[in-house]
Amino acid sequence: MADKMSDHCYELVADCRLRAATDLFAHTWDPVVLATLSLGPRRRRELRAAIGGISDKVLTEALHRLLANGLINRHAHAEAPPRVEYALTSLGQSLVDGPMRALAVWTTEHGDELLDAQESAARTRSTHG
Amino acid sequence: MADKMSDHCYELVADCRLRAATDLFAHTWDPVVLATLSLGPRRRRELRAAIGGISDKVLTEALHRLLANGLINRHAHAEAPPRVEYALTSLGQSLVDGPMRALAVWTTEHGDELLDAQESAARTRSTHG
DNA sequence: GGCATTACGCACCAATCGGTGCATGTCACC
DNA sequence: GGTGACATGCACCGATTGGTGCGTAATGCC
Repeated sequence: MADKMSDHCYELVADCRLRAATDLFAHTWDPVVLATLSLGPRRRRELRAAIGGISDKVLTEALHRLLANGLINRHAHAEAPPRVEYALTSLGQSLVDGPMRALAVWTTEHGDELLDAQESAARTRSTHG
Repeated sequence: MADKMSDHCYELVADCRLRAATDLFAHTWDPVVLATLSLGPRRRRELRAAIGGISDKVLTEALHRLLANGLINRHAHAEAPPRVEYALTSLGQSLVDGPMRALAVWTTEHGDELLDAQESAARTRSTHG
């Protein structure tokens, strides 16, 4: 869908490449995987453990997407128990250092505000409902 | 600074607050609506026109989510043809000024890189598949 | 009263997303 | 040759997302 969009994108919203970027965050676990990898290269198993609560299949899909976007790379060692390490590429690193850090900072600064707003909105809704 | 980033991410992964933040970008149109509203208050109709290609229902849902998250506010005028204006709250403005701008900057700086990576990944896949 | 405009709700649908469970291939080790 | 750790693949499923179309309430205007 994003493919088809891209043609009209420029017409629709001035800054539509923004959408290409936000798509990188569109999947639940992708940012979490990236954040985890920002701590250093990790193996699949380590990722699962570090993240917790992510299913095996979904992790695989997330890794594939990140690979396809050139945000991470995959290094398979020819060892006894297969060993594969994932690490951020420079592109991935730049995404983490820039936008994700900004998001992290924003969250630490405005997280409470966000939660307050969400709660008060929920309260308003239940009061009026 | 890198340490600070690591700390943030580590905490956020652990706390999942990062997900609370990325969820704000999880829906296709929410960031687009936000970006459009960053240009100034807009009415529903204007939003639809400015964005283009968004369905009526989905716009409504996006607005509801943004309202529920306290990122925008709604001002209904008691006029002849109903008139409702949506505008960014200070929280929404801070999100736009911070993370979204960072994302826009990243996109302008690394957009080509991202596209290259995507294309070469697609090529690799089709070559090997 | 009937019409047009505007905001918005609702029912129905296809596609997608994330989750669970099971199967496969590799290679050290027994 | 069988077993176990590890990285993946695949089939199946329920919930969610976005899209389409239609209905409705409010109100100025003819």
